Amino acid sequence: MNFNEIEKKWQNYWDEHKSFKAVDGSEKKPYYILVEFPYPSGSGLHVGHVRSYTAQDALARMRRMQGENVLFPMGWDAFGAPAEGYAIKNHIHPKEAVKENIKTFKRQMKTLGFSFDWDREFSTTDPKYYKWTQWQFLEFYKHNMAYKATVPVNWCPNCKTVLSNEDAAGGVCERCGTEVVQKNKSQWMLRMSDYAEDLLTGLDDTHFAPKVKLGQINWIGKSIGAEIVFKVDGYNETFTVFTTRCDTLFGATYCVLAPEHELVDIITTDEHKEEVKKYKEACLHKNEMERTELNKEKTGVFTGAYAINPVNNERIPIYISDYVLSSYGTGAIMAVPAHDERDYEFAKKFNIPIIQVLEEVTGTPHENETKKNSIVAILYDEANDKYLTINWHNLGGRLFIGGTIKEGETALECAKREILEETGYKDIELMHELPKINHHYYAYNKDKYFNIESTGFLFKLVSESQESQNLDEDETFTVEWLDKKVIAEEIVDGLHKKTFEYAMKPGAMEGDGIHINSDFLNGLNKEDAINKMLEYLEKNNCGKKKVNYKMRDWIFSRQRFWGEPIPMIYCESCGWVPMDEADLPLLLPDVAEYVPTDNGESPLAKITEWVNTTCPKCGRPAKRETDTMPNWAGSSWYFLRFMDPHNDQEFASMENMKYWNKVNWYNGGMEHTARHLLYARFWVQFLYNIGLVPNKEMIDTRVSHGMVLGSDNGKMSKSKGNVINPDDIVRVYGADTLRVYEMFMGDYEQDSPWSTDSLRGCKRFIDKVIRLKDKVVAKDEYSSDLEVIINKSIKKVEYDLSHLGYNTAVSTLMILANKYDEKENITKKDYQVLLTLLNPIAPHITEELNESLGFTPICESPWPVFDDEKTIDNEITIGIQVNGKLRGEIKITKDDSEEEIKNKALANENVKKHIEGKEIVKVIVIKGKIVNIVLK
RNA sequence: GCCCAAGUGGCGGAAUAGGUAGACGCACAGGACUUAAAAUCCUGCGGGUGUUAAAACCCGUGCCGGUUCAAGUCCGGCCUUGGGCACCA
Repeated sequence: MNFNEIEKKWQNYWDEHKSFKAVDGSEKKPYYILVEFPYPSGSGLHVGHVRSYTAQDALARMRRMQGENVLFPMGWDAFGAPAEGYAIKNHIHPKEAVKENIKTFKRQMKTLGFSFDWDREFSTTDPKYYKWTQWQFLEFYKHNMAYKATVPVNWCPNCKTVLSNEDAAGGVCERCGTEVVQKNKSQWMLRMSDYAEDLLTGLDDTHFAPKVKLGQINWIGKSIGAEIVFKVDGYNETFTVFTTRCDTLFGATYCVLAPEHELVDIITTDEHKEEVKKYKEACLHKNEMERTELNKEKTGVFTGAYAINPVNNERIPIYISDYVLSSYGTGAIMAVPAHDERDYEFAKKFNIPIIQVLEEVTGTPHENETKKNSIVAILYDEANDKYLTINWHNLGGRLFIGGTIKEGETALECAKREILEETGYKDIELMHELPKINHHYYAYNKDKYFNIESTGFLFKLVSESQESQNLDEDETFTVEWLDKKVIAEEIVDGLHKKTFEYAMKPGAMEGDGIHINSDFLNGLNKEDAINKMLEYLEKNNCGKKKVNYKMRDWIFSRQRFWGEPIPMIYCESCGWVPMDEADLPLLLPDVAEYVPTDNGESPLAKITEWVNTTCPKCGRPAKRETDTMPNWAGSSWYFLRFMDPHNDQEFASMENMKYWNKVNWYNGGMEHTARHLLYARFWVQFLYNIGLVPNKEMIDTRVSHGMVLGSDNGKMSKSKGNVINPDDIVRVYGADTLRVYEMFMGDYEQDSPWSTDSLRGCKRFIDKVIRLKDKVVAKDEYSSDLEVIINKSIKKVEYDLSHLGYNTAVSTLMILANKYDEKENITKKDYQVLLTLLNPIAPHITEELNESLGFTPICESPWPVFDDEKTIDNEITIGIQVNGKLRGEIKITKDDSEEEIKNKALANENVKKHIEGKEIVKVIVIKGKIVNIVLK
C-alpha cells in the first residue's frame, strides 16, 4: 500500500468515526484550540497554512489523547475585496467563487489529515451566520455604540471608487495609478474609543505573548496629559489644546490649529484670508499618506490672530498647519519649539522665537556654590571633519573651549572672544546655538564650588587664518583637532560631553532637567512641574488633566457589495431606523453587476427593488443602507459561534459559552495581532457588558507563527516563481512527510525558508520509522536499556508540543528512532510509544503501523505517561573546568555525592596537569552539570 | 524618527533556571553493498597550532566593554537585518 492510500484510508476512518468531535457539555475537561480561519482565496492553501494548522493539529491530537474534550474548529472568512474583485472581472457572483474556493481549501485540508471537527464548519458569508453579525450590529446601535459620522475616505476620481488604505498605498490608486483624493462620506462608526481603557486593562486577564500585548498597547496609544484653554485675542473665542507637557507652557511661543479646525475661518484676519483658504484647499488634496509622509518639510500659514497664553498673558501667534491632526486630541496644539522636535522645525522655518524653559543638569550640586554664566564653544573644521579640543593634560583633561561671560557681554560674544584668545582662530561662523545646561563643578585652582548656566555654541571654521594666542599664565594647554570618535571617548567632563551631544544633534531638548524662565515652576523637574502646573490650571479654570488615546472609533462602513449588509433603514421622517430583528438576515441580493457606482456608493445602491423598502417605524417608503460591513466584522466573533454553530435562536447559547469558557489557545499571524485581535476583544467586551457572553475576555492565550518563505528567502509569490503548492508535495512525498517537515523546518515563531532537500530528510526519517517495524519482537514492556530515553522523550515531546517547540519535538523523535535503530531488536511497546508520540505530527502512517501490530487506533488510545524517576540516566558524563576552561570529562552516577564527584574530577589526568603546583581556591560542583576548579 | 524582535558552522537550526556551544536535520567529502543506479549502512565535517596517528593547546555564538568560579544566555554602549507604528502634541 502506498502512502496516498494509507492517508486516504485513515482520513475516511476519522470521518466515519467522528474521531475528532467536540462534545458540548462533556464531563471531560474542555480545551478550545483555535487557529485563524482562512480567507479562501483562489490560489488554494498555502504551505504557510499547513505549518500553523499542523502545529495546532498536533496539540489538539495530543490533548485529546490526554483525555481532554478538544474543540478544534475550522471555518471560512469569505467576505471581502478579493472575491469581489474576482467577481467583477469574471462577471460571476462572488458567492459562486467563494463556494469553489472553499471546496478546494476543504479538500486540501482533508488530504493533510487535520483533525478539525467539521460538524462545526461555517462561512461568514452564510446567511445563518451573518444574520447574527447583523443582529449584533443592531445591539451596538441600540446601545448607542453605532452612529453615523462624516469622515474622509480615500477616493479614486478615475475609478470613482472608495479605496481602503491598503489599496491607496503611496497615495495612488492601486488599480489605475491615479492620485487618490480625500472625500468626505457619511459612514457608520462604532464607539470603540469608549473601550480604550477597558481594552488596555483587559490585557491583564489574558495570557497573550508579551509582544502581542505590546502591539495592543501601542495601538491603543494611551497618553496622559492636560487640556489647556487659550483665549483668542480680540475675539470672544477660546480653543483648547492637548499636551503631555503642560510644564513647558511658559515656553509656548505660538499655537497651531489643524487646517480643518472650526475656529480657523472665524479668527483669520482679512489680510490672511486668501492664504489660509489656499492652504486649506491644498490640504484637501493630500491624503493621510502624504500628510504624514516621511521627512516632509513643515508647512503652514499664519492666521493673523493671536492667542493669550493663560499663564503669562503673552500674545502668541496662531498658525494653521497639517502637522497638527484634527483627529487626535483637540486638533490644536500649543507649540514649544525649545522642547519639541516638530515645533522646533516649524519655528526655525517661520522664524518664531524659541524659549528654553527646561535645562539639563550635569555635575554634582554642592552647598555654597558660586553662580555664574559661561559658554562652551565647539569649533568644527568641515574640510577635515575634525573638532577643536583643548588638552589641559593632567590639569583637567580634554575639553572644548570654555569661558565665563563678562559683564556687558552676550554669550555669543563671549564664545567668539574665547576662541580668539585661546586658539587664535577668527574666521568662524555660527552654526547652532545649543540649549543651556545647568552645571555643577568644583574648581581646584580656586578651591570653590560653582553652579553655572552654560550656553553651548557650534561654530564652523571658515578659514584657517589665525592670530597668535592670548593666554594667561596659568593657561598651559595644547590645541588639538580630533575626530568625532576620539572625542566621544576622551571628553569625559559632564558639561562638555553633553554640549557635544547637543552639537551632534541640534534641535529641541526633549529630556528632563530643571525649569527656567518659568516663574513658579523654576527649579522644579519635569514631573513636579507638571503636577504644579495642573494645579495652577485647575485653580484658574483654564485647563485640566486629560487622558488621550490614539485609537479612534471604528469606521464600520464599506462601499462594497461583498460584505454583510448593514441592517439600517433611512426614513425621511424618522431618520435612521434599525430593522426589525425578526426580519434578519437581511440577505445580499443576487445581481449581475458588482462595480461600485459613480458616486462611490456600494453596488447595492443600484438595486432599487432592494433599496426601496418601508420604514419599520412609520410604514412610509424608505431606503436601506447600501454600505456593507468591513471584513473585520465577521471575524470579530466567529470563535463564539464555533462554541454553538447551529443555534438558530441566538448567536451562541450562554450555556455552551460557559462550558467552553474561553478560547484557550489562539494561533494566528503576527499581522493580525494588532487590529483583528483588538476588534475581536472590543466586540466581546461590548457583548459582555450587555450580558451576552460569560467573560470580558474570551481569548486566553494568543500565539503567532512565522511565515514559510520561498527557498530564495523571499515571500512566496507567483511573480517570483517560488511558490510551493502543498498538493504537489502531498502527491510526491505524502502528507505525513510534509507535516513533519513543516514542524521541523525551524523555530515556529520565526520565518523559515522552504527547502525540498530538508523535506527529503524528513521523508527518510519516516522511512526509518517504517523500517524499525522489522526489529519489533513480541514483548509488552519497554526494553530495559531504552526505558530512560523513552521516558525522557515522552516528557520532552509533551512539553514541546504545548510550548511551540515543534522542531525540537521532531528532533527528539529522530533521536529516539536512531537509538532504536542501533539495536538488534525492540519491543512492541517500544515501537508503540514511538508511533504514539509521532502520531500528532504524522497521524496517518503511525496509525497504519500501529494497526499492523494489532493495537487499537492511536486516536482512541491514551497518551503515554512518563515516570519522572525514570527520566534520569544512571550514569552521565560531565565536563570539568579549571578556571572556567574545559579540561576533561568524567563519568558520574546519579548516586555520587558531591565529594565523590569532586574526587573524580581531581583525579582526572589532564586536570591534574593543569592544577599541578597551583593552589585550589575552591571547587564548584553543579550536580549533573559541571565541575569547575578555581585556582589561584 | 519611535517601538519590538533577531544576529550561532556551507545551510535550517539546538542549547527549557548562567554550567561540556554547534543537538537534530540538510548539503558536502570519503568508504561499504551493487554489474550499475537508487535505497541503505559506516566515517568525517567551525577555524587554527600540533602529531605517523593520537593526545594536548589556542581562537570562536554581529562588534566593544562589564558582572561572574563560569556568559550564546545577564548588564552598558554600538553595528546590521527583519517587522510594526509613523508629525498622536
